[in-house]
Amino acid sequence: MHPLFHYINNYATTLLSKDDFGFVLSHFISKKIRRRQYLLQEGEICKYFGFIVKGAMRKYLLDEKGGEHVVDLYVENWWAGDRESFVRFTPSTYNIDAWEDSELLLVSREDMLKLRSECPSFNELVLKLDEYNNIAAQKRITSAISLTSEKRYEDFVERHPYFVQRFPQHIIASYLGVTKDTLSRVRKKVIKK
Amino acid sequence: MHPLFHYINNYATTLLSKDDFGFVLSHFISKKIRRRQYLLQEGEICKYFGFIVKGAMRKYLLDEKGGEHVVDLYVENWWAGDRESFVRFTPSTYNIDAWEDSELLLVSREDMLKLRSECPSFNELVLKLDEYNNIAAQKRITSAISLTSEKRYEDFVERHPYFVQRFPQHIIASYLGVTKDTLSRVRKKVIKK
DNA sequence: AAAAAATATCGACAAATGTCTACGCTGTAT
DNA sequence: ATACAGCGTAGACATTTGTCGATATTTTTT
Repeated sequence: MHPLFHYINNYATTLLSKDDFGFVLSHFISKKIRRRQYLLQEGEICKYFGFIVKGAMRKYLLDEKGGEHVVDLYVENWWAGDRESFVRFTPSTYNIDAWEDSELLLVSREDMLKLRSECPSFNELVLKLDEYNNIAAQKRITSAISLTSEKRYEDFVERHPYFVQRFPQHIIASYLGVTKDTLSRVRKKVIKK
Repeated sequence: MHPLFHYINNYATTLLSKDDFGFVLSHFISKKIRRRQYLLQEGEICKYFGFIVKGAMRKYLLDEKGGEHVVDLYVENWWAGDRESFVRFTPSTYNIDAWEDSELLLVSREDMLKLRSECPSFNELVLKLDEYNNIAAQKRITSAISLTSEKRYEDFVERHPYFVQRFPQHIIASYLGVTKDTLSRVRKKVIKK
Protein backbone atom coordinates (compact mmCIF):
# COMPACT_ATOMS: atom_id res chain seq x y z
CA MET A 1 0.00 0.00 0.00
CA HIS A 2 1.22 3.50 -0.78
CA PRO A 3 2.59 5.26 2.30
CA LEU A 4 0.54 8.40 1.68
CA PHE A 5 -2.65 6.37 1.25
CA HIS A 6 -2.02 4.62 4.49
CA TYR A 7 -1.15 7.90 6.14
CA ILE A 8 -4.30 9.73 5.05
CA ASN A 9 -6.59 6.91 6.09
CA ASN A 10 -4.90 6.82 9.41
CA TYR A 11 -6.11 10.36 10.09
CA ALA A 12 -9.42 10.57 8.24
CA THR A 13 -12.63 9.27 9.76
CA THR A 14 -14.21 8.55 6.36
CA LEU A 15 -11.87 6.30 4.44
CA LEU A 16 -10.49 7.30 1.11
CA SER A 17 -11.25 5.04 -1.84
CA LYS A 18 -8.53 3.84 -4.18
CA ASP A 19 -9.94 6.10 -6.89
CA ASP A 20 -10.01 9.14 -4.66
CA PHE A 21 -6.47 8.45 -3.62
CA GLY A 22 -5.47 8.38 -7.27
CA PHE A 23 -6.98 11.84 -7.56
CA VAL A 24 -5.06 13.05 -4.54
CA LEU A 25 -1.81 11.52 -5.65
CA SER A 26 -2.09 13.12 -9.10
CA HIS A 27 -1.51 16.48 -7.40
CA PHE A 28 1.80 15.46 -5.95
CA ILE A 29 5.16 15.56 -7.63
CA SER A 30 7.57 12.78 -6.87
CA LYS A 31 11.09 13.88 -6.07
CA LYS A 32 14.24 12.23 -4.87
CA ILE A 33 16.93 14.25 -3.21
CA ARG A 34 20.36 13.21 -2.07
CA ARG A 35 21.93 13.71 1.32
CA ARG A 36 23.01 17.34 1.83
CA GLN A 37 20.84 18.59 -1.02
CA TYR A 38 18.41 21.40 -0.31
CA LEU A 39 14.66 21.24 -0.48
CA LEU A 40 14.56 24.90 0.49
CA GLN A 41 17.20 27.56 0.94
CA GLU A 42 17.10 30.79 2.92
CA GLY A 43 15.74 33.58 0.76
CA GLU A 44 13.65 31.31 -1.45
CA ILE A 45 9.89 31.10 -1.31
CA CYS A 46 8.66 27.74 -0.14
CA LYS A 47 6.63 26.63 -3.13
CA TYR A 48 6.07 23.07 -2.07
CA PHE A 49 5.37 21.16 1.06
CA GLY A 50 6.99 17.77 1.01
CA PHE A 51 5.58 14.54 2.38
CA ILE A 52 8.50 12.30 3.23
CA VAL A 53 8.04 8.82 1.81
CA LYS A 54 11.53 7.77 2.72
CA GLY A 55 14.50 9.46 4.30
CA ALA A 56 15.39 11.97 6.98
CA MET A 57 15.59 15.75 6.77
CA ARG A 58 16.16 18.80 8.89
CA LYS A 59 15.13 22.44 8.94
CA TYR A 60 17.65 24.92 10.30
CA LEU A 61 18.68 28.53 10.22
CA LEU A 62 22.03 30.25 10.24
CA ASP A 63 23.02 32.95 12.72
CA GLU A 64 25.33 35.91 12.00
CA LYS A 65 28.36 33.79 12.78
CA GLY A 66 27.30 31.04 10.41
CA GLY A 67 26.23 28.69 13.17
CA GLU A 68 23.43 26.26 12.40
CA HIS A 69 20.36 26.06 14.59
CA VAL A 70 18.19 23.05 13.93
CA VAL A 71 14.54 23.94 14.22
CA ASP A 72 12.85 20.77 13.00
CA LEU A 73 13.68 17.18 12.25
CA TYR A 74 11.70 14.98 9.90
CA VAL A 75 11.60 11.31 9.00
CA GLU A 76 9.12 9.14 7.10
CA ASN A 77 5.50 10.31 7.19
CA TRP A 78 6.34 13.86 8.20
CA TRP A 79 5.85 17.03 6.26
CA ALA A 80 8.79 19.26 5.44
CA GLY A 81 8.37 22.92 4.59
CA ASP A 82 8.24 26.45 5.93
CA ARG A 83 4.69 27.26 6.63
CA GLU A 84 5.01 31.01 6.83
CA SER A 85 6.71 31.23 3.47
CA PHE A 86 4.34 28.67 1.94
CA VAL A 87 1.22 30.52 3.05
CA ARG A 88 2.32 34.11 2.69
CA PHE A 89 4.72 33.79 -0.25
CA THR A 90 7.48 35.48 1.67
CA PRO A 91 11.16 34.56 1.42
CA SER A 92 12.03 31.92 3.94
CA THR A 93 14.57 32.40 6.68
CA TYR A 94 15.12 28.67 6.96
CA ASN A 95 17.04 25.99 5.12
CA ILE A 96 15.73 22.50 4.65
CA ASP A 97 18.06 19.79 3.48
CA ALA A 98 18.20 16.01 3.34
CA TRP A 99 20.15 14.28 6.06
CA GLU A 100 19.73 10.95 4.30
CA ASP A 101 18.90 10.30 0.66
CA SER A 102 15.16 10.92 0.58
CA GLU A 103 12.04 10.42 -1.47
CA LEU A 104 9.44 13.14 -1.29
CA LEU A 105 5.98 13.88 -2.59
CA LEU A 106 5.66 17.58 -3.24
CA VAL A 107 2.46 19.57 -3.32
CA SER A 108 2.04 23.24 -4.18
CA ARG A 109 -0.06 25.68 -2.19
CA GLU A 110 -2.55 25.85 -5.01
CA ASP A 111 -2.96 22.09 -5.23
CA MET A 112 -3.07 21.83 -1.47
CA LEU A 113 -6.03 24.22 -1.36
CA LYS A 114 -7.68 22.42 -4.27
CA LEU A 115 -7.35 19.07 -2.56
CA ARG A 116 -8.70 20.48 0.67
CA SER A 117 -11.82 21.81 -1.03
CA GLU A 118 -12.42 18.80 -3.25
CA CYS A 119 -11.48 15.93 -1.00
CA PRO A 120 -13.03 15.94 2.48
CA SER A 121 -10.71 13.25 3.79
CA PHE A 122 -7.71 15.27 2.76
CA ASN A 123 -9.13 18.38 4.34
CA GLU A 124 -9.77 16.49 7.52
CA LEU A 125 -6.18 15.31 7.49
CA VAL A 126 -4.87 18.83 7.17
CA LEU A 127 -7.08 20.12 9.96
CA LYS A 128 -5.99 17.37 12.29
CA LEU A 129 -2.37 17.90 11.43
CA ASP A 130 -2.70 21.59 12.17
CA GLU A 131 -4.22 20.84 15.50
CA TYR A 132 -1.53 18.32 16.28
CA ASN A 133 1.19 20.72 15.22
CA ASN A 134 -0.20 23.48 17.37
CA ILE A 135 -0.26 21.24 20.39
CA ALA A 136 3.22 19.92 19.71
CA ALA A 137 4.56 23.44 19.26
CA GLN A 138 3.05 24.52 22.56
CA LYS A 139 4.74 21.59 24.27
CA ARG A 140 8.06 22.38 22.72
CA ILE A 141 7.85 26.00 23.83
CA THR A 142 6.94 24.89 27.32
CA SER A 143 9.85 22.50 27.36
CA ALA A 144 12.28 25.13 26.11
CA ILE A 145 11.39 27.75 28.71
CA SER A 146 10.74 25.60 31.75
CA LEU A 147 12.98 22.54 31.68
CA THR A 148 16.68 22.03 32.30
CA SER A 149 18.76 20.72 29.41
CA GLU A 150 18.87 17.36 31.12
CA LYS A 151 15.10 17.05 31.25
CA ARG A 152 14.71 18.40 27.76
CA TYR A 153 16.96 15.62 26.52
CA GLU A 154 15.19 12.89 28.47
CA ASP A 155 11.89 14.19 27.21
CA PHE A 156 13.19 14.21 23.67
CA VAL A 157 14.47 10.65 23.83
CA GLU A 158 11.20 9.45 25.24
CA ARG A 159 9.09 11.23 22.68
CA HIS A 160 11.27 10.80 19.62
CA PRO A 161 13.31 7.61 19.93
CA TYR A 162 13.42 7.28 16.14
CA PHE A 163 15.18 10.63 15.88
CA VAL A 164 17.84 9.47 18.30
CA GLN A 165 18.58 6.55 16.00
CA ARG A 166 18.89 8.59 12.85
CA PHE A 167 20.47 11.90 13.69
CA PRO A 168 23.90 12.42 15.27
CA GLN A 169 24.18 14.06 18.64
CA HIS A 170 25.31 17.45 17.48
CA ILE A 171 22.12 17.76 15.43
CA ILE A 172 19.98 16.75 18.38
CA ALA A 173 21.91 19.13 20.61
CA SER A 174 21.14 21.98 18.25
CA TYR A 175 17.47 20.97 18.14
CA LEU A 176 17.42 21.14 21.93
CA GLY A 177 19.06 24.54 21.93
CA VAL A 178 22.43 23.56 23.40
CA THR A 179 25.88 22.84 22.03
CA LYS A 180 27.17 19.35 21.30
CA ASP A 181 29.53 19.63 24.26
CA THR A 182 26.71 20.35 26.64
CA LEU A 183 24.68 17.46 25.29
CA SER A 184 27.69 15.22 25.75
CA ARG A 185 27.91 16.28 29.38
CA VAL A 186 24.20 15.85 29.89
CA ARG A 187 24.26 12.37 28.43
CA LYS A 188 27.05 11.34 30.75
CA LYS A 189 24.88 12.29 33.70
CA VAL A 190 21.77 10.63 32.30
CA ILE A 191 23.53 7.37 31.47
CA LYS A 192 24.83 7.06 35.04
CA LYS A 193 21.28 6.79 36.33
CA MET B 1 -19.42 48.15 17.66
CA HIS B 2 -18.93 44.94 19.56
CA PRO B 3 -15.24 43.96 19.85
CA LEU B 4 -15.90 40.41 18.69
CA PHE B 5 -17.86 41.61 15.67
CA HIS B 6 -15.05 43.90 14.71
CA TYR B 7 -12.55 41.15 15.33
CA ILE B 8 -14.26 38.55 13.16
CA ASN B 9 -14.75 40.92 10.26
CA ASN B 10 -11.14 41.86 10.49
CA TYR B 11 -10.21 38.27 9.64
CA ALA B 12 -13.03 37.09 7.41
CA THR B 13 -13.11 37.85 3.69
CA THR B 14 -16.90 37.74 3.50
CA LEU B 15 -18.29 40.14 6.03
CA LEU B 16 -20.58 38.99 8.75
CA SER B 17 -24.04 40.59 8.88
CA LYS B 18 -25.45 41.99 12.10
CA ASP B 19 -27.92 39.12 12.21
CA ASP B 20 -25.26 36.50 11.71
CA PHE B 21 -23.20 38.08 14.40
CA GLY B 22 -26.15 37.83 16.74
CA PHE B 23 -26.23 34.12 15.99
CA VAL B 24 -22.53 33.81 16.72
CA LEU B 25 -22.70 35.83 19.89
CA SER B 26 -25.58 33.73 21.21
CA HIS B 27 -23.14 30.84 21.56
CA PHE B 28 -20.84 32.77 23.84
CA ILE B 29 -21.13 33.15 27.57
CA SER B 30 -20.15 36.46 29.07
CA LYS B 31 -17.93 36.27 32.09
CA LYS B 32 -16.07 38.72 34.25
CA ILE B 33 -13.17 37.60 36.33
CA ARG B 34 -11.14 39.49 38.85
CA ARG B 35 -7.40 39.85 39.02
CA ARG B 36 -5.76 36.64 40.33
CA GLN B 37 -8.85 34.55 39.63
CA TYR B 38 -8.46 31.42 37.57
CA LEU B 39 -10.01 30.74 34.21
CA LEU B 40 -8.38 27.31 34.27
CA GLN B 41 -6.46 25.37 36.87
CA GLU B 42 -4.01 22.54 36.50
CA GLY B 43 -5.85 19.22 36.50
CA GLU B 44 -9.09 20.64 35.13
CA ILE B 45 -10.36 20.04 31.64
CA CYS B 46 -10.46 23.20 29.57
CA LYS B 47 -14.15 23.40 28.76
CA TYR B 48 -14.14 26.89 27.30
CA PHE B 49 -11.95 29.03 25.16
CA GLY B 50 -12.15 32.65 26.16
CA PHE B 51 -12.10 35.66 23.88
CA ILE B 52 -10.76 38.58 25.87
CA VAL B 53 -12.96 41.63 25.51
CA LYS B 54 -11.10 43.53 28.17
CA GLY B 55 -8.25 42.76 30.48
CA ALA B 56 -4.94 40.91 30.60
CA MET B 57 -4.26 37.27 31.41
CA ARG B 58 -1.49 34.75 31.55
CA LYS B 59 -1.03 31.03 31.13
CA TYR B 60 1.64 29.34 33.23
CA LEU B 61 2.71 26.07 34.70
CA LEU B 62 4.28 25.13 38.00
CA ASP B 63 7.48 23.09 38.31
CA GLU B 64 8.29 20.62 41.11
CA LYS B 65 9.63 23.44 43.26
CA GLY B 66 6.51 25.53 42.84
CA GLY B 67 8.13 27.96 40.42
CA GLU B 68 5.90 29.61 37.85
CA HIS B 69 6.76 29.43 34.16
CA VAL B 70 4.71 31.78 32.01
CA VAL B 71 3.86 30.18 28.71
CA ASP B 72 1.48 32.72 27.19
CA LEU B 73 0.32 36.26 27.73
CA TYR B 74 -2.99 37.63 26.54
CA VAL B 75 -4.62 41.03 26.26
CA GLU B 76 -7.71 42.32 24.47
CA ASN B 77 -8.68 40.42 21.32
CA TRP B 78 -6.70 37.33 22.18
CA TRP B 79 -7.96 33.87 22.96
CA ALA B 80 -7.16 32.24 26.27
CA GLY B 81 -7.30 28.48 26.76
CA ASP B 82 -5.38 25.24 26.62
CA ARG B 83 -5.85 23.79 23.23
CA GLU B 84 -4.74 20.27 23.99
CA SER B 85 -7.14 19.94 26.89
CA PHE B 86 -9.92 21.67 24.96
CA VAL B 87 -9.63 19.40 21.96
CA ARG B 88 -8.79 16.11 23.61
CA PHE B 89 -10.68 16.51 26.89
CA THR B 90 -7.56 15.73 28.90
CA PRO B 91 -6.68 17.38 32.22
CA SER B 92 -4.65 20.48 31.62
CA THR B 93 -1.14 20.96 32.93
CA TYR B 94 -1.50 24.73 32.79
CA ASN B 95 -3.06 27.45 34.86
CA ILE B 96 -4.70 30.49 33.35
CA ASP B 97 -5.50 33.46 35.53
CA ALA B 98 -6.37 37.11 35.17
CA TRP B 99 -3.58 39.61 35.63
CA GLU B 100 -6.05 42.47 35.45
CA ASP B 101 -9.79 42.39 36.04
CA SER B 102 -11.08 40.97 32.77
CA GLU B 103 -14.16 40.47 30.66
CA LEU B 104 -14.36 37.32 28.62
CA LEU B 105 -16.62 35.67 26.09
CA LEU B 106 -16.52 31.94 26.61
CA VAL B 107 -17.32 29.32 24.01
CA SER B 108 -17.46 25.56 24.50
CA ARG B 109 -15.89 23.02 22.18
CA GLU B 110 -19.33 21.93 21.06
CA ASP B 111 -20.47 25.43 20.20
CA MET B 112 -17.15 26.19 18.59
CA LEU B 113 -17.62 23.26 16.22
CA LYS B 114 -21.22 24.22 15.60
CA LEU B 115 -20.26 27.78 14.73
CA ARG B 116 -17.53 26.57 12.44
CA SER B 117 -19.90 24.39 10.48
CA GLU B 118 -22.79 26.84 10.37
CA CYS B 119 -21.02 30.14 9.93
CA PRO B 120 -18.42 30.31 7.14
CA SER B 121 -16.97 33.58 8.36
CA PHE B 122 -16.39 32.12 11.78
CA ASN B 123 -14.81 29.05 10.31
CA GLU B 124 -12.54 31.19 8.22
CA LEU B 125 -11.54 33.11 11.31
CA VAL B 126 -10.60 29.93 13.14
CA LEU B 127 -8.60 28.60 10.22
CA LYS B 128 -6.67 31.82 9.88
CA LEU B 129 -6.04 31.98 13.59
CA ASP B 130 -4.70 28.45 13.54
CA GLU B 131 -2.37 29.32 10.74
CA TYR B 132 -1.25 32.44 12.52
CA ASN B 133 -0.72 30.55 15.74
CA ASN B 134 1.32 27.89 14.04
CA ILE B 135 3.57 30.48 12.46
CA ALA B 136 3.92 32.40 15.70
CA ALA B 137 4.74 29.23 17.60
CA GLN B 138 7.43 28.34 15.10
CA LYS B 139 8.97 31.77 15.54
CA ARG B 140 8.93 31.49 19.27
CA ILE B 141 10.63 28.11 19.15
CA THR B 142 13.23 29.50 16.80
CA SER B 143 13.80 32.43 19.08
CA ALA B 144 14.11 30.22 22.15
CA ILE B 145 16.71 27.89 20.71
CA SER B 146 18.77 30.26 18.60
CA LEU B 147 18.85 33.69 20.22
CA THR B 148 20.65 35.05 23.26
CA SER B 149 18.51 36.35 26.09
CA GLU B 150 19.36 39.87 25.03
CA LYS B 151 18.05 39.39 21.52
CA ARG B 152 15.03 37.50 22.74
CA TYR B 153 14.13 40.48 24.88
CA GLU B 154 14.68 43.02 22.12
CA ASP B 155 12.63 40.87 19.79
CA PHE B 156 9.89 40.65 22.37
CA VAL B 157 9.74 44.38 22.97
CA GLU B 158 9.58 45.03 19.25
CA ARG B 159 6.87 42.51 18.59
CA HIS B 160 4.78 42.97 21.71
CA PRO B 161 5.14 46.53 22.99
CA TYR B 162 1.64 46.34 24.53
CA PHE B 163 2.77 43.43 26.71
CA VAL B 164 5.67 45.47 28.01
CA GLN B 165 3.22 48.12 29.16
CA ARG B 166 0.90 45.77 30.97
CA PHE B 167 2.95 43.03 32.56
CA PRO B 168 5.72 43.50 35.11
CA GLN B 169 9.23 42.45 34.29
CA HIS B 170 9.29 39.27 36.28
CA ILE B 171 6.35 37.98 34.23
CA ILE B 172 8.05 38.90 30.99
CA ALA B 173 11.28 37.31 32.19
CA SER B 174 9.46 34.07 32.83
CA TYR B 175 7.83 34.25 29.41
CA LEU B 176 11.29 34.60 27.89
CA GLY B 177 12.60 31.65 29.87
CA VAL B 178 14.93 33.53 32.21
CA THR B 179 14.78 34.76 35.80
CA LYS B 180 13.84 38.30 36.73
CA ASP B 181 17.44 38.92 37.79
CA THR B 182 18.75 37.97 34.38
CA LEU B 183 16.20 40.15 32.63
CA SER B 184 17.20 43.02 34.89
CA ARG B 185 20.83 42.55 33.82
CA VAL B 186 19.87 42.26 30.18
CA ARG B 187 17.84 45.44 30.31
CA LYS B 188 20.72 47.35 31.80
CA LYS B 189 22.81 46.39 28.79
CA VAL B 190 20.08 47.17 26.28
CA ILE B 191 19.27 50.56 27.75
CA LYS B 192 22.91 51.62 27.50
CA LYS B 193 22.75 51.31 23.72
C1' DA C 1 44.57 0.63 1.39
C1' DA C 2 45.15 5.28 2.41
C1' DA C 3 43.39 9.78 3.15
C1' DA C 4 39.85 12.76 4.49
C1' DA C 5 35.74 13.98 6.85
C1' DA C 6 32.47 13.36 10.47
C1' DT C 7 31.55 12.26 15.12
C1' DA C 8 31.85 12.06 20.17
C1' DT C 9 34.30 13.04 24.25
C1' DC C 10 37.35 15.48 27.34
C1' DG C 11 39.68 19.25 29.99
C1' DA C 12 40.54 24.10 30.87
C1' DC C 13 38.90 28.37 30.94
C1' DA C 14 35.45 32.18 30.12
C1' DA C 15 30.83 33.83 29.95
C1' DA C 16 26.07 33.56 31.06
C1' DT C 17 22.63 32.50 34.16
C1' DG C 18 20.56 30.99 38.57
C1' DT C 19 20.19 31.63 43.55
C1' DC C 20 19.95 34.23 47.51
C1' DT C 21 19.91 38.30 50.37
C1' DA C 22 19.28 42.99 50.82
C1' DC C 23 17.60 47.54 49.75
C1' DG C 24 14.60 51.17 48.16
C1' DC C 25 10.55 52.46 45.80
C1' DT C 26 5.70 52.30 44.80
C1' DG C 27 0.99 51.65 45.36
C1' DT C 28 -2.65 49.53 48.17
C1' DA C 29 -5.02 48.13 52.17
C1' DT C 30 -6.02 48.85 56.88
C1' DA D 1 -0.77 57.76 58.86
C1' DT D 2 0.90 53.26 58.99
C1' DA D 3 1.72 48.72 57.55
C1' DC D 4 2.20 45.65 53.95
C1' DA D 5 2.89 43.38 49.58
C1' DG D 6 4.70 43.78 44.93
C1' DC D 7 8.31 45.27 42.18
C1' DG D 8 12.92 46.27 40.24
C1' DT D 9 17.74 46.45 41.09
C1' DA D 10 22.09 45.20 43.03
C1' DG D 11 26.01 42.33 44.69
C1' DA D 12 28.11 37.88 46.01
C1' DC D 13 28.52 33.39 45.01
C1' DA D 14 27.43 28.76 42.80
C1' DT D 15 26.08 26.34 38.79
C1' DT D 16 25.46 25.78 34.05
C1' DT D 17 26.74 26.42 29.57
C1' DG D 18 29.70 28.08 25.78
C1' DT D 19 34.23 28.12 23.62
C1' DC D 20 38.36 26.22 22.19
C1' DG D 21 41.87 22.87 21.32
C1' DA D 22 43.04 18.10 21.44
C1' DT D 23 42.20 13.34 20.71
C1' DA D 24 40.28 8.80 19.53
C1' DT D 25 37.06 6.49 16.84
C1' DT D 26 34.25 5.68 13.07
C1' DT D 27 32.63 6.52 8.46
C1' DT D 28 33.18 8.09 3.90
C1' DT D 29 35.79 9.19 -0.04
C1' DT D 30 39.48 8.68 -3.07
